[in-house]
Amino acid sequence: MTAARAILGATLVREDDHAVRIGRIVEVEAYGGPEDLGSHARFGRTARNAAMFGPPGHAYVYRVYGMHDCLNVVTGPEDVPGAVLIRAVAPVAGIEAMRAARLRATSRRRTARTLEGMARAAAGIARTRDATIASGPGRVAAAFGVGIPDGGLDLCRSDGSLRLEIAGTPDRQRPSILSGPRIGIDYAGPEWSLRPWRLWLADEPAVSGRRSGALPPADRPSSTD
DNA sequence: AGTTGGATGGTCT
DNA sequence: GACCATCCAACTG
Repeated sequence: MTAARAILGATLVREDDHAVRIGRIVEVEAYGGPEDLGSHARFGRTARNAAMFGPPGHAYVYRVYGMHDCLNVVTGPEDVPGAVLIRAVAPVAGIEAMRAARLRATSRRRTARTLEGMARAAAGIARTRDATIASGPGRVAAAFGVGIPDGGLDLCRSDGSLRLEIAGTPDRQRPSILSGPRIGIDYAGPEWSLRPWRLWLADEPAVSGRRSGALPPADRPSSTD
């Protein structure tokens, strides 16, 4: 949770030959080790989640529902699995590159392989407001061109194409943080699915999911870092 | 504003 | 063989 609070408000950058995409991370979820029944680490180390057991600050990228990739930042020390899922990003620069990347990702779906399907996909992306172009974990990865091959990348390298910049925002300038249950892990049972390990910044239109019933996160650091 | 169903494939028991 | 850390469009009210 400490790591999640540090990553919330941080800057995500994708820089390549064509463009620079910059966004502010406005929503995250914390995932723990084998004890956390909502975490991919609940089965121990597997081929998919190996990056979660790696060094902190590196990327863990997985695919859900067969089509959406999701970007996580590994948090624990080596061999201690933990990750923070980046659920939403507010665009700061490179919005057109984000739209183009969203469209690229969408057009890979089978429904978009007909002319009509493709046209619908393009219209949908075009209609999306700037603020919500990366609202949701699948959209974050799509907008920043993140895929499975990016898994294991060191996000803290200042010369990396994909990087995380946790610039020190003075505390008194930090906007208020709210928290609530993590999304989409009901299978883990109430003990784990109801823990308020989803954090977001107040008054950010890019935040996905429910905002009602939100509370400031507990001050006391919990067992999961 | 809220609900529903389809797309889609890797991962784990 | 069942289950997903999702998204989108097309419906209902």
